[in-house]
Amino acid sequence: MISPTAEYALRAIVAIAQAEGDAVVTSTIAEITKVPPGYLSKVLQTLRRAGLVDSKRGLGGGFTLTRPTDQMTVLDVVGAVDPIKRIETCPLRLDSHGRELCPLHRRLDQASELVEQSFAATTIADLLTEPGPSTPLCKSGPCAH
Amino acid sequence: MISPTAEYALRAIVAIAQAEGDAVVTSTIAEITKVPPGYLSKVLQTLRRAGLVDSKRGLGGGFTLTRPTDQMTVLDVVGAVDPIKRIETCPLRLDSHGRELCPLHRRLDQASELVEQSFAATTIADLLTEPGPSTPLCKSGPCAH
DNA sequence: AACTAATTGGACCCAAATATCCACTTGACG
DNA sequence: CGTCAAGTGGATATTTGGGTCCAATTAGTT
Repeated sequence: MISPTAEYALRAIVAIAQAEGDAVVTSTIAEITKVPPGYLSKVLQTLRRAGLVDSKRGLGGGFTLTRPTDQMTVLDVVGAVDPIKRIETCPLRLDSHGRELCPLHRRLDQASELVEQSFAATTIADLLTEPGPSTPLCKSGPCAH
Repeated sequence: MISPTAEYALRAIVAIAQAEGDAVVTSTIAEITKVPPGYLSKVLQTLRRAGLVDSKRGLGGGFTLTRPTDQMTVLDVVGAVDPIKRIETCPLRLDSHGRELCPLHRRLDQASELVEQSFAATTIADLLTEPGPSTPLCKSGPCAH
């Protein structure tokens, strides 16, 4: 459904969010999220360039969110690393179709639209506060690991 | 959203369906669908093993559907070549989670579920009969290419 | 100023998906 | 029964995404 990279990005954002403002270091995020540290570093770079996180180098550095969690959606995060591709023109390049999609591609694009809407409707804050047997990534709460 | 291979499979099924029972040869399907012939051949093999199409060798051979188009869904086709992966257990392998997903993964799985339902609700017949400015793949109808 | 913690960016590697090619088999038809 | 159209399956590229590694830079601390 979404790429491993997009999942990693979401996990990382959630991990940073859980620190509630404190800067979190890459190695810590890697531990919490179980993402390969080297690769996580690349993902965090992408998130920074997209303006979702801030980074500070040197001792006491790390990553922080640039916005409150209720103003950052799952779609923002996914879109930063691996945008959902909507079908806008006929993939078969039949120019006769113009802007209109054939029924097949119209349906496929509707599926993308559904996902997009679902992701846009969910904020990071929603993930943190949602009731349930465990908190995201199992960092704290009733889930002891 | 779906892999190129899954799209190819759908295009191929539609192309075969449009022949209304006549066997269609790989090279013809390749032309209509604009799929690389060699690769299409592999995809058709997969569809045959999944029981969605029949093949006949030799002169006059080709591919036919094994079921009426209103008894074959988009999900059937996608599932044959590239099944939609549902999230059933915690991807971080935190056994403490048991069968329960954390809020993040619950949301992600809901997105998969949406797509699955959407695909399951659409038959190949739906694609062929749906009104619109062009027929699927632009094989015939008001669309002249 | 030296030291150390931390991000940054580039080069490189690996595996899986995508795509190509070809030798082989099958089957219809003369 | 020979020939040719057509699917089958294996070997082999090619591409891309995921992942590793390391030298360079930045910045806080003593």
